[in-house]
Amino acid sequence: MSPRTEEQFEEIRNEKTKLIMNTALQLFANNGFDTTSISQIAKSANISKGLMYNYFSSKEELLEKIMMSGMKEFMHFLQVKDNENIKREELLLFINGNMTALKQNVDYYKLYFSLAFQPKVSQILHGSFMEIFEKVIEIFVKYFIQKGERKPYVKARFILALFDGIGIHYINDIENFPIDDVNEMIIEMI
Amino acid sequence: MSPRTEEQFEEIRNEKTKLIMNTALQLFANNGFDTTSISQIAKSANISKGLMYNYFSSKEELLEKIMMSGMKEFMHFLQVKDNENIKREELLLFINGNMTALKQNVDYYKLYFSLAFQPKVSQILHGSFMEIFEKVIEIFVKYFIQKGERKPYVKARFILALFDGIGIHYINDIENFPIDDVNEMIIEMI
Amino acid sequence: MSPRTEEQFEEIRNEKTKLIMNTALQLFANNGFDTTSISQIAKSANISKGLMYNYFSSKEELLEKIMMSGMKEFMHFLQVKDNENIKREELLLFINGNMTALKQNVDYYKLYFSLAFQPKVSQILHGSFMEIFEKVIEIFVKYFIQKGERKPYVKARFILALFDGIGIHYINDIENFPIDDVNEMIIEMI
Amino acid sequence: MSPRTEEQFEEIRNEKTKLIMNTALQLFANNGFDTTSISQIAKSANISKGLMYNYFSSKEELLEKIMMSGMKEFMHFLQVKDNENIKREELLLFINGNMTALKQNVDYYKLYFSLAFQPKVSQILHGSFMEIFEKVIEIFVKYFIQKGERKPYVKARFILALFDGIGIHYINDIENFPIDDVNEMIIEMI
DNA sequence: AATGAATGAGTCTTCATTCAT
DNA sequence: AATGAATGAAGACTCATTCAT
Repeated sequence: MSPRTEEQFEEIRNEKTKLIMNTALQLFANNGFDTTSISQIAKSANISKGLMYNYFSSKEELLEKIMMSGMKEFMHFLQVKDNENIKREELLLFINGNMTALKQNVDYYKLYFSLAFQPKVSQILHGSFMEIFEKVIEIFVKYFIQKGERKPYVKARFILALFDGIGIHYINDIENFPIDDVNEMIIEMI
Repeated sequence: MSPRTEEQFEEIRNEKTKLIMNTALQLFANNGFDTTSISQIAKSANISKGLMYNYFSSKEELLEKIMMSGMKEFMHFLQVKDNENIKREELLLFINGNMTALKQNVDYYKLYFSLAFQPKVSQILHGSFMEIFEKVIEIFVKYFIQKGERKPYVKARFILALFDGIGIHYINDIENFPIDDVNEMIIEMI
Repeated sequence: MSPRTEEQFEEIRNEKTKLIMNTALQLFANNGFDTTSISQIAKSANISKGLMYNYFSSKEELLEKIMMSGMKEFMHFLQVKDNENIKREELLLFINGNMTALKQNVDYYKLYFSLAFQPKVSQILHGSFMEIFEKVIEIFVKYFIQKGERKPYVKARFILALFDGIGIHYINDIENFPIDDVNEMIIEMI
Repeated sequence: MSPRTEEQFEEIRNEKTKLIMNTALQLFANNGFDTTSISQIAKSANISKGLMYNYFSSKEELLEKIMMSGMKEFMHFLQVKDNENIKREELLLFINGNMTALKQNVDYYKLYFSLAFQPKVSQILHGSFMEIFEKVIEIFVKYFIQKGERKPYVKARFILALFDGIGIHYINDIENFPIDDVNEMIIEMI
């Protein structure tokens, strides 16, 4: 019964933060951001409504934190050693990583896609989205230039659009969407 | 003195209905369904708050009507004469029609994509979406079978995912997205 | 196709007035005053909403007129020739008339009773109620004095309370309430 | 610093529940259910508009809870030990208890009577009303059978109608209605 | 005499957020 | 760190009433 050490407090905070974020992610993803109330999140996470505000200053901040955290993971797959000489394997790694992430974080992607089209909300995230997006585009463009593709920019945008299309269709029809076969098709295109 | 004729009333109703639907479409598309209030729609359309309810029984019905009306237009492009012998030109017409519609009804597509990921709301529309979706899939599958494609179902789903991906990317970046070039790429694939 | 005569207009007005009042009475009685809307009345009576306001200046006035009209009928039964020498038959006539009226105007009595306890509404009618009420009380008191009853005022109020009690119970359970038997019991008491 | 104990919370809840119910009862009774708004209740109870919904899920539930609570009290007076041999004193106790309750809970009875005739609203309560009503009828019928009364069912319904009649008249004219004398008259009849 | 489109105040209800403990 | 009672602004929706025709 000695007072908790600072590390313990820190740990509690970290765990509660994660708990709240995960609970909220699940609810946001499945019921929508606007239609999910703080009360629901609190009840679902077995904490009090007030406590959430100890960790996040607002519902919007909670959303932001969730999205940012998801993006960080996403960035992992995006490793290119030599920006001037992009290897095929690196791209494949990225694509496969992406697909795996999609399969393993369905909730996150649901949220991602639902927010991408709620303009008011997405303003918060627009900056971060764009940053990643441009980086990925750049890599693909360079790669297609290397490969001597006729319209590298068009092809890059084509591929990225395709990624999102696949994400959407997979998420809305997990049972039937032939994601692995489709994935192979993409690889053939590269 | 004498009351308006039935035709006069009907004209008023038709015009107001259109006015409300268009105003709402614009706001829903740009600000989201949940975040757009009836008050905003009313103000935007220069009518009183209550009037909407003379034309639509609820906010949800308004949404439904808007979506249905959009779908009707969409179905236009989907004309196949002989279900067993689908011609390339028919598919091209569908694809081009779609692209044209996308370019001309940006707001409608914004709304369409935003709803596809707000689970609660989309339940209303799920049935109608699915019906169209399955029809389109069927046509593409048959076409790819005719062409002797190795995995016709996979390819069909690939193409449809691609359509949506393109829709999303175009709508979020109208200025830069090379939609016509991308369109050509798709046509090559078919 | 000659223009209508004034009498014809008058007749139309009278018929529409009755139509509206009867329709409203039925709805008020069965669904309550507050929960019945002008729209419902208009639809039920097959007229336009606006027309009602040609005949009654407001929903409240409509109610008032309905109630007043009912009271007029009620007063019919209350005929005493010689105020100082009230005959038994006169009272019986009143009581029987009342019971008959109750049986034949269930809707009116439903409304009457429902309003008697909605204080805000009943303020309008309070004056008229009281007038009738006091007249009846006076008659019964005099009658019981004649009969040498020990507490004539008490007995009078007892009887009147009983009337209303019976009215209520009959109206709420028309099928089962033994109104004729109960009526006999009252007559025995007089 | 530390959160309130469970007991503290419970006490707050109990008191607020009572406060809201009492305030609402008063207003419902005097102004009618439909014509009393949540805003009025809140203002009258010195709480915020939203708070009511922390305690009751809707205006209707509030009404139900108020009525149920009143009925519980009512049932107290209805104690018969031996259902086959009902004693006169037991009935007298019931009648007197009832009269006392009437005198002491004028607002409750006002509400009771006003609801008995607002058909839409009363549907909620109809079940509970009927249950009690049938129980009371049964007891009186049995009692009158024991006493060898000629028409026990008729007499029972007569008495119950009388009760309500008295209730109504007392409540509408507390100052003048000779309730105690009338009470004696009933007792004589039994 | 008659229509029904239009208004806007008012209703019930929800919910992010605050705060005393 | 934690609770949940309390607030009040805002939302969807209703409806008596008005008014141009």
